Amino acid sequence: MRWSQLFIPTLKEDPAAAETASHKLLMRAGYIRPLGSGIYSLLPLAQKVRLKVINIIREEMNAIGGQEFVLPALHPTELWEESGRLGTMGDIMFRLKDRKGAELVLGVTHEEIFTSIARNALSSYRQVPQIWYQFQTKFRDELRPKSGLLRVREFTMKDSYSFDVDAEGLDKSFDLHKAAYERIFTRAGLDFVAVEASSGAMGGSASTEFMVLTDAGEDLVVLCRGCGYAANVEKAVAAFETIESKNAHASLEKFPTPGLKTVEQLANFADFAATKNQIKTLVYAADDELVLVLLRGDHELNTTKLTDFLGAENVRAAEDQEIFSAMGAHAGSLGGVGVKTSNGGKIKKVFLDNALKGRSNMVTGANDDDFHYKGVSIERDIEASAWGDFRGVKTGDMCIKCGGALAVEKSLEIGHIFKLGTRYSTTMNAHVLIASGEKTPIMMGSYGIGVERLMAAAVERSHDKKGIIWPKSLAPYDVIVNVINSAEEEALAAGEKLYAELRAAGIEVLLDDRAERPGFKFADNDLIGIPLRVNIGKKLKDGIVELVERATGENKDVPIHNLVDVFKQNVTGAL
RNA sequence: CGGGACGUGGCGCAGCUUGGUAGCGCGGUUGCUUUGGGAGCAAUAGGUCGCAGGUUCAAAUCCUGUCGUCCCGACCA
Repeated sequence: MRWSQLFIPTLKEDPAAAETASHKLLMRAGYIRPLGSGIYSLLPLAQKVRLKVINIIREEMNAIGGQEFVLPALHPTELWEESGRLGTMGDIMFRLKDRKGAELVLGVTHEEIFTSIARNALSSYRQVPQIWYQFQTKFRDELRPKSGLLRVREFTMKDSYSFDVDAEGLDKSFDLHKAAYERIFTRAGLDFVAVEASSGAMGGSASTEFMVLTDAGEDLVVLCRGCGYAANVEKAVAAFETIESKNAHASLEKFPTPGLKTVEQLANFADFAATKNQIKTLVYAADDELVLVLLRGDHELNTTKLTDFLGAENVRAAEDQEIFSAMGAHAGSLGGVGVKTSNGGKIKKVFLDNALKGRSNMVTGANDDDFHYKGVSIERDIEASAWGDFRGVKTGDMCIKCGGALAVEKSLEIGHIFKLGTRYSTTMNAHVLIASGEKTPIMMGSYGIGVERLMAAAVERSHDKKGIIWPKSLAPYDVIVNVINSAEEEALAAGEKLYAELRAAGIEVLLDDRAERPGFKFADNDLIGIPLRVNIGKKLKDGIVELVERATGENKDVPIHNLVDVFKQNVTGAL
């Protein structure tokens, strides 16, 4: 393609609305334009990158036996009622009515639709395993679209679904996907980590997220450099030091703490109330039922862990009036001592974090404003409904596997694979017959990659002050041939000739034939991020052109007649 | 949904406090010069100041409402 004819509306200045690097650069380099909040048009360069991503994914999906479908984005609401997800996903789904008044939704994902095909067409264990996938537009009414292509309301997802007769089959399909995803992201030139994750609204037993480490991400992952342990904070577990309580048999004693509301204030107030010796008491509403969550004073609750533990749909912090009416005191003086969950109390459950196990002589609120207890012995004084892991891991915590120091880092989710089990096959009645003649629900898995998000993640990870630096496998073109002074007929003719030769050799070339000044063209060339550039300039009279690598800025002189061979090695070889 | 900021030529912004002729840079067009890191000079086109209502002799500017966009949080495959 000739640049003079390609639509690449580059911008000299950063758009006011953009914050993250990928958003700014994709805008400036003429890849995307906004249409509304979380809605973007992909311009020709972006579409070329998108197709490269899609092709890599398609090849790897086909390699594990995936079969490509295209399912509708527009769904009858009934299917979502049937699976029970209209309730859990309801707010994020775009809903509409047709002219007859029938209710429709735009798909946020396609478990229901693939399952509806599977239940009609799969009837015997002999027909599985199956791996079905598609590239389809997903619509999500996100609470807050942000960061350009990173969180949008309409985007392309590769979603695939596996159908097996038993857990072993599912494990195999899951592992095939995991390996395929690793190949996909590696081929896409991305540094990524695979982490254990929460299954959330998808349901199911296990899931792995593929994360790119970047501050532009919204997730936190816990990493152990020692042993490679990696998990989303929503799932990560850390070891905790055992604390031997001094004076373990101290008796319960109420004492005044006027005006002391926080763990820190209390710790400063008295030596025996060090944060590690306090019990933090939180009141949460789980599907509108009040529960108490008790953690060590220096620990913090991870609400996803609590939600997953409870299997609840909606978990939120209780409001001030709810707290006072249930506990008889305000936040700051709350505690679990004496809280009864039986006989009609407003608190239905008391959950204790594992880090409190065996602790005694602790300090906690007395459920009487401006009073606390000391000498609290957990097992003796607090009625536990259940113990669990509720605390959020922090940098510096100990790895449960090797004891090494854990690091918590921001990251961006580019892929997520789930073992769904029979969550959908049971509710939607998708069964096969096994050898014995009995019906068994199909074991399903679901696997997703956000295509445009992957593009944006690549930019987040690979750019400099001058612009984008695409990995070779994603770049819209392999090389730019820049005719520095396109007014010189010889130079232009040499550029045209090289352009034709390179294309004939199967190399994707962008010929910068614009009648612009050199500096302007160099800046534009750098901005759009093509990995290699050939400058046809002053040395042409000696038969020499310059080959410049975008990432490093390194350049070397090459005889123009050798160039096609050099490219066959450098470019084709690297693809 | 809570908090904050912002809507003025294609892009980035000033003007608003103190009401009266709408301005700058980039970009566009034309001409001349220039040609290895976002050129110079000259000329020129382009704006219902988000929208609606109100106050006023007069509103980009003051008031009310509304829509939109971005950021933080809640939240979220």
